[in-house]
Amino acid sequence: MSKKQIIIKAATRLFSEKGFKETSVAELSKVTGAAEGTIFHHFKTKEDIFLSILKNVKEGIIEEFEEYIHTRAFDNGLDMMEGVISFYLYLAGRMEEWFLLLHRHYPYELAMDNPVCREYLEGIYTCLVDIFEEAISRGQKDASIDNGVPSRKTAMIIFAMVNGLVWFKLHHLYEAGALYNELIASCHKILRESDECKK
Amino acid sequence: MSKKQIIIKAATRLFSEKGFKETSVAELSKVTGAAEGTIFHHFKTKEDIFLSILKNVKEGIIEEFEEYIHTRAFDNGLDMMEGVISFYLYLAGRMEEWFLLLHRHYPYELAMDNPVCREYLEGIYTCLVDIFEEAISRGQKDASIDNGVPSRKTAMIIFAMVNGLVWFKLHHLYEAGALYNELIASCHKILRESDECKK
DNA sequence: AACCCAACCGAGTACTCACTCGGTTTTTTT
DNA sequence: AAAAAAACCGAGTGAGTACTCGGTTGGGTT
Repeated sequence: MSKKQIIIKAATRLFSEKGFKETSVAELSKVTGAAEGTIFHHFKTKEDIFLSILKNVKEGIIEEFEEYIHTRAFDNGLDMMEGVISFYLYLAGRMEEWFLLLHRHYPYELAMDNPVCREYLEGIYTCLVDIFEEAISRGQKDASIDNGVPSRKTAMIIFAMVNGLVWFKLHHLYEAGALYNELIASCHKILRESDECKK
Repeated sequence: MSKKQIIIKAATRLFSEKGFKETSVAELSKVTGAAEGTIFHHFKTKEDIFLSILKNVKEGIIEEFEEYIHTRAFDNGLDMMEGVISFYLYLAGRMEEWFLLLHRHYPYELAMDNPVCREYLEGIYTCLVDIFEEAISRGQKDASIDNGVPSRKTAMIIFAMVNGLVWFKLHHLYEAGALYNELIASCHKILRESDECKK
């Protein structure tokens, strides 16, 4: 592994665990064994390190989801929604660093006056909500999901719900896993036909 | 207003808008007109300022909710749930500073080795989830909410959903207000009888 | 009028910060 | 093997950082 990759890897861990501002270049130098001069040889500024990491996070999340969706065969749209929610929770556990980074304030503050950062963040969230919406649309075609629900807005609501649970987990308030069954049940209720009994 | 209160007020704004670490005592001194010596006369450390603010936030949120609940007369438990959700969104807009503070990482990191901070945070979330749960319990007694849903866990799910939407709003990703109708509709679906048609 | 004490001041302190620069080592190219 | 380029080093810099300390002010009590 090249020194640049070592720096990226260590910075990913430190930025997500301690925060961007709370991590000094001196510490980064210490844990990587790279001199400060070396760090600034590979990256123009400390902010530049962060943007490299965010790029990795964006590409990593999108890649993971695309692989998951194209590998798994879903019975129908509702099944896909359940799978996608499960995978989001699973990924938030396996790649905790990525999600810790995304649940900090720094990226969103940087995004306010850095178009590259904003593009990465929007890329991540647009992709995720798109996937949730696609599951709903598929479900509406194959009749596993109520045609009455607005697909985009409902996708956002469900994403907010899942993401909110991940937030609780990352902040050590509740264990998201303990609510998994209720989460899936709630999701089913939101998406099912409201008047299916009339048939 | 005493100088101490001026400091608290300015620090609340700065800590929520810029962050704790990103706000220097020098800046706080500048915007309040108080000398740095004065700030450290009233507060032992910078962290001490933050704890004073968090105390205010906790007491403020709990007070606001208690007043709302005891003032409004709800038709039934489901109506109460709708009211509480609306009030949470309303308060997150009116007292944006409080919620920005609570949606940063700093409080939760401080809570890891500061029992006072942890107590404040737990106090806030316990109180809020308690209120959500109480609405569900009331609804299950007056038959406006399905008896089959587990009250505590469902309260957490709905709270995660609402809080997740507030998070999106605070991070300038989506406007929570635009999803208000879908939020209430989804909540109704989660709480209503799942087999009402069989009656 | 003498005293008191909390409120207030701001220059000073020891330290950390991101970043630079001149030079050395290692790798690649010719 | 010589030359060019890239990777790497670490002491140094100047601008912050939280916090201290010796001293001044001003309203209230005796």
